Amino acid sequence: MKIVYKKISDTLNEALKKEYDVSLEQPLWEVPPQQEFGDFSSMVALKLASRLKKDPLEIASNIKSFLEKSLSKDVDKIEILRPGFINIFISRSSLIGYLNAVIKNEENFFRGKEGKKILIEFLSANPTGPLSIAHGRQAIVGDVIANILEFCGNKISRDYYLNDAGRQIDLFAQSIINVSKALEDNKEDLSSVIPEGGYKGDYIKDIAADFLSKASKTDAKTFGIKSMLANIKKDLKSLGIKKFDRWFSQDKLIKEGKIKEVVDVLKDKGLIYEKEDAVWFEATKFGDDKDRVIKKADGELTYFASDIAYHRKKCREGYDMLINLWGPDHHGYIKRVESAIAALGNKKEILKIVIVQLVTLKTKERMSKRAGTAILLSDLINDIGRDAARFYYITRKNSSHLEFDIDLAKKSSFDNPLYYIQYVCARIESIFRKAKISSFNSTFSKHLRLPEEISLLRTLLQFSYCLKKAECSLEPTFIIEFLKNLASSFHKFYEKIRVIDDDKSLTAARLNLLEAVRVVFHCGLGLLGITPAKKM
RNA sequence: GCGCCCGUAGCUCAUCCGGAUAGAGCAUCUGCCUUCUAAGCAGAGGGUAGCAGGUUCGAGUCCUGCCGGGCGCGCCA
Repeated sequence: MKIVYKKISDTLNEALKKEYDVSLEQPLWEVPPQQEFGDFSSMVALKLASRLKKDPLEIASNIKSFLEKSLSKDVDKIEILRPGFINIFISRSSLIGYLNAVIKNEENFFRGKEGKKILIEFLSANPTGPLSIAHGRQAIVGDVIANILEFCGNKISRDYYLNDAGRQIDLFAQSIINVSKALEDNKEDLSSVIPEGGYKGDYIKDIAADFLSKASKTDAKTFGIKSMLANIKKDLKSLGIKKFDRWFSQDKLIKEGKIKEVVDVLKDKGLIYEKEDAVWFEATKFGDDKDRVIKKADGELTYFASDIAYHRKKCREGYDMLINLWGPDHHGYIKRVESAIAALGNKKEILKIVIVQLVTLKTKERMSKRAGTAILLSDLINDIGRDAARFYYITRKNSSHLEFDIDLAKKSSFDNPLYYIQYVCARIESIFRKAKISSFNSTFSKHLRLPEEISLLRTLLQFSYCLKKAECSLEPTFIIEFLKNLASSFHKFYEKIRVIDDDKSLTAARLNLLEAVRVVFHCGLGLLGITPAKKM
């Protein structure tokens, strides 16, 4: 059975093609704000009206008659409202057909078949310190976006770009060396030995002590990175992040000569020049604001140079889309990378950069990794737990600031909307236990007819639209918005209607409905990486 | 100075690449547990969407200017 949104939008597209020989980019329809406007509402007539300079009502009625013919089995009525809305009401029998399909196929009912090959690079925190709560947002948003795209039928690879070369790493290594020497000499004041701009957190002392005890097997740099990575991986595990498919080493990229290679490619294209003893890339030719240095006057390559090589490699691996998650401090860097991609002969559009906005604490204290004052991600997880942390991180859109009130999250987790959602799962499981249900029989679904029942059914089927929206916008928070909405619909149903009734077939019908609700919650929470509650 | 993000109820935020009466939660107030979990439901109060213009059938949403807040602007990574 075709997913609901797919059928509607295909038919709409067909109508437009036949009647007006146009195809509009999405969205062709939306879920209206209120159910009295139907299940789907299309504004194509309004949009076409200004383009074709025709009366929107006339266009609407043309499309309406086409839809009525093509969707006659699925639709109760199609209504045209004021300026030119076309409102589509799915028939009860069709809704029940979808319900039975959900029970039969479970979450596969909602699974997509997009079939794109997508690389998503996210988090990529420098291995010079433990993860902070700001990193947590990058990690969770990236993880959930990957889950959603995967569920929509795409092939996803997850990259972690490892900055294991350059000045920051050298400073990190030097900090370890100096502290370990000081430890050996039994110096009291360790912070005085840290080099200018070096790393000061307590973890440096731990690594240094560890380094001393296993001395001389390897150098401080390798040892430090290895220790930090183990630490990062531990945090990721406790956050429930699936493994990255690749840890892409910048150092290896340099040592394999990939940077020299890409510079030569750009040189052949005549996009490289020398000025003031440095080597420059003509980024301005591809839309950047200034040309950019790729080799400094001291002969060292810049970070950007490695990044060009990294993106070249990604482009050559045959992906349909490259997604990068960056912090807001990188927004100025977007044009730079885009220009490099274009210069290498790729389409700029292949790269989608998602800027994940700041995480700020309610306290005014500034977070800084180098000073060691950042609130650690591991502390947060210990305080509020994995599920609450994951949920909190995606309650805002990517582009919105997230204000993290740790005290509130700690003490009043009962106020968290997560529990409103989890409560649905717990209530359903409780009813299933009481009803001693072992299987579902779809022949009973036809007994559903009360407004609360049908309303709940309508809402849960909109999950397919929610998934589409989250996929197109790369905004995981839409899943939460939807689940909150569905939870509200469920709780209303629960208050009004007793599932376990004297009428056996009515009970069976309502259990079917609950099973579909359960499938949607398990699917949605699964994408968010949150475990549904059995009891509360 | 230039660039990006933000300004919506007392607080935290929604409002879907311009749509229908701007909605939730928290807080305040009023009802609802002998029946599947009251971490819930029903209801009330609370709004000049920072300000001023513009674009059109229609603007919280797009454009311009101003005010206020945050962040970024290296031959750092």
